[in-house]
Amino acid sequence: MYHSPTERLEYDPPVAWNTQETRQKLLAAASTHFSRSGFAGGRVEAIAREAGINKERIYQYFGNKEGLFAAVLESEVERLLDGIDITGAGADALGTLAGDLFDRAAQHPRLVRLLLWESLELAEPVSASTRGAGCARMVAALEQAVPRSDARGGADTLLSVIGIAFADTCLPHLSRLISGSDSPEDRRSAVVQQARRLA
Amino acid sequence: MYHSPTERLEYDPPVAWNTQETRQKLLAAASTHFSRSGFAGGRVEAIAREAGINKERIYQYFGNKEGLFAAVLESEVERLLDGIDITGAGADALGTLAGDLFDRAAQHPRLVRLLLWESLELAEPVSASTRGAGCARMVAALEQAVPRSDARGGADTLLSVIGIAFADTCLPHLSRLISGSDSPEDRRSAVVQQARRLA
DNA sequence: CAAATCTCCAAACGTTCGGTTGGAGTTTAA
DNA sequence: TTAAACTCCAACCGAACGTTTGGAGATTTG
Repeated sequence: MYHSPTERLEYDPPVAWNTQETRQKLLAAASTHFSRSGFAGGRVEAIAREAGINKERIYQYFGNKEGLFAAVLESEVERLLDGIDITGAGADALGTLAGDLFDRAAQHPRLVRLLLWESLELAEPVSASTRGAGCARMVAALEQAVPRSDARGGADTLLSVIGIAFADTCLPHLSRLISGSDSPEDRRSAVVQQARRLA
Repeated sequence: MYHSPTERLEYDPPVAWNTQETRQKLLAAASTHFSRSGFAGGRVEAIAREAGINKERIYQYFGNKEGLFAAVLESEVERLLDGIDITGAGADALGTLAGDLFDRAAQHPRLVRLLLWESLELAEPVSASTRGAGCARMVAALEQAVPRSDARGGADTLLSVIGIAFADTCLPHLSRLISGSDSPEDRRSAVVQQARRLA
C-alpha cells in the first residue's frame, strides 16, 4: 500500500474488515455533511475523509451519491417525530406536543435541516409509507386528545403545531428579523403558548 | 464572430447594447434556477443559456455566482411580505393575514423556496436592515390589531401565523404525509381557521 | 493449505464547473 | 472623424467532482 511521501509510515498495518462499522461511519459523516450543505453541496470526498474511509466504499455500500443521501434521509428523518406521543388533553396536549417538537429540533437541528433539504431537493419523500403510518397514528391520537367537529381537525392541528414549533428552525433568518435574538427558553415558552391557543 | 457548424448563420448581426435588459434577463433566469436548485445546485452556464446571454456577463454584472445569488435574494425575498398589511382586529386580523400569506406563497412558490435556500445556504440574511424594518412595522400593526399582555406577543404571533401559513410550502412532503392530498382551497381554509385561534 | 470471495485502498479517469481571456463590434466623447 | 470606453461573445483554463479501476490483503470455504 503506497502512501504519499509526506505521510509515509514506517510500517502500514493491513486493514482488517469491519463492514458494519464502515457503513455506519460513512452514514454518520454523510449525515453531517448533507445536513450542512444538502445533496448538491455535499462532497463525496469530504464525507469519506471525515469518516476515515476510502470514498470507493461509498459506491460499494450505497451505489452512488444519491443512494447515500437517500440512506441518510431514511435513517434520520423518521427520528424527528419518533417517540413523541400525544399526552394529556385539550390545550395541555397541544402545548406539550409543541414543546416536545421544539426540544427535538433544538437538540437535533440536523433533523429539521435534513427534512428541509429533502423538501427542496427531492421530488418525493423517502420512507413514505412508514412515515405516513406514523403521522396517521399521531393524527388519530390528536383527534382523541383535542376533539373537534371538522373532519380533518387532527391533521390540520398537527400540521399547525409543527409549523409553530419549527418556524424558527425552518426559517431562522426571518425568525431573527421578526423576533430579534430571544433566548431558546423564551422561544420555547412562546411556542408552547401559541400552540395551546389552537385548542 | 464564429458559430459552431451546426448553427452557422448566413449572416451574424452585430450585438446591440442593452445593459439593463441583459441584467434583468440574467436575474430572472437566476431566480428560476436558484429557486429550483439552490445556490450549490444552480449552474452558471444553464442560467446564462436560459437568459440568452453569454455567461461572462454574469461576472461583469454580479462578480461571481455568489453575487448573482445574493442579487436574486435581495430582489425576491422582500416580495414575500411586501404589500401584506394587517387589517381588521382580533381573530379576523389573524385569519386575513394567514390567508394573504398563504395566497402569496401559492401564487409565488419560488419566493418561499428562495427563503428556504437562504436559510440553509447562507449564514446571514440578505437585506437585513430593510427586511427587519418591514417586520417591525408588521409586528407593531399586529400589536394594535390583537392586543395582548405579554411584551413580545406581536412578534410571537407573527412568527406563528407565518409558521402555520407556510407549513405546507416549507415542508411539502411532511404536509402531504400528514394531510394527504387536500385541495388548495381546503388547505387555505384550514390555515385561516388555525390562525384565527391564535387570537 | 489453497482457492475463492470479500473488503479495503490509492490512483486515475472523464466530465463538469466556475471563472478568465482575447477580441469584435457598439456607443460615447473629444 | 477618431480614439476611448463599453458591452458582448466564443473559446479556453485549471480545479473540482463523482465514479471506476487495478490490486493488496483479510476472511471464508472446501
